Amino acid sequence: MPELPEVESARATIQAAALDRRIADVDDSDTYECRPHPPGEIRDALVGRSITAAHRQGKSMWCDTSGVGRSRTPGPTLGLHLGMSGRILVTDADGALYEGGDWQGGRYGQGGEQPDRKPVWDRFTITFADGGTLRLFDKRRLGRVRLDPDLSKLGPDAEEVSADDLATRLGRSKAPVKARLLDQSVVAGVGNLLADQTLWEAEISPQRPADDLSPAELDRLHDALHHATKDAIANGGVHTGEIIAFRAAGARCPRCGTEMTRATVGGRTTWWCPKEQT
DNA sequence: CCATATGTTAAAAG
DNA sequence: ACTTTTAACATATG
Repeated sequence: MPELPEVESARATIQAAALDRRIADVDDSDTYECRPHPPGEIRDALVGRSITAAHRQGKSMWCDTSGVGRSRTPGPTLGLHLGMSGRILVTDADGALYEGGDWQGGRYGQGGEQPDRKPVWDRFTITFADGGTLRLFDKRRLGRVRLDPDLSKLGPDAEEVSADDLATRLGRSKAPVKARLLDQSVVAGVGNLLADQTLWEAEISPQRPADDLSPAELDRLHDALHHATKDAIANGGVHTGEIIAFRAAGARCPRCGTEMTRATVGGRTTWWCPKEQT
């Protein structure tokens, strides 16, 4: 479920529950999620250190790490990407579970696994000296873990981009505006659902050429992007967006009652109101 | 078996 | 050469 709001929630979880705990071991044996690092490389780089901060830009997260022992020389940054289905789970020394920035209660890894939390879906695990863990739980296995990730291609974060900057960046291409919103080098953090929600709020068709939008439309788009993002973070994820439940065959626009249209735009399944979004 | 899935990216196409 | 689109990736689920 991860778009910007979910990733921000995961980042907050790490910041709240995983900082300043000495790393005793790392399971980086999933060579697909950890590529191109060979097994053991990430472990060797992290053991003895601790996470000192958790950052995010768009859907990319990275953690700063401490020096080993008394050394003040910081370690590598640990890049984490949730891919299509990743979640960050952090446990206490007692096994108490933190996720999504909130206390979840319950236990993990003591014989009480939920059927939707099979340990085989733990693709990367840090074990702290206190016995707790930080895990990347990822059913579909498209997440990524890497040392010192290259973030230079990322555009400005969707939560922070200014109206002027967004307009300039979108307008550099005649591609459909939705394709531009999904392009992480244009603006970072927008995924398929957040794009549909934003365009519906702004009443702009996803198929409109990006360089054809009027100043008024670009302004609406910027407002909608910030509002949709902020709302999703506050409400617990992009799936809480008003239009998301109406991305379905036969559903009608909750504002005007017109039947929703479906097509592939920007390579992804797209739903919009053909009457209001022009 | 088929289609679909909230992401990224290499390869192909234009 | 640069931009845009498609396919592939690994896996689960209906």
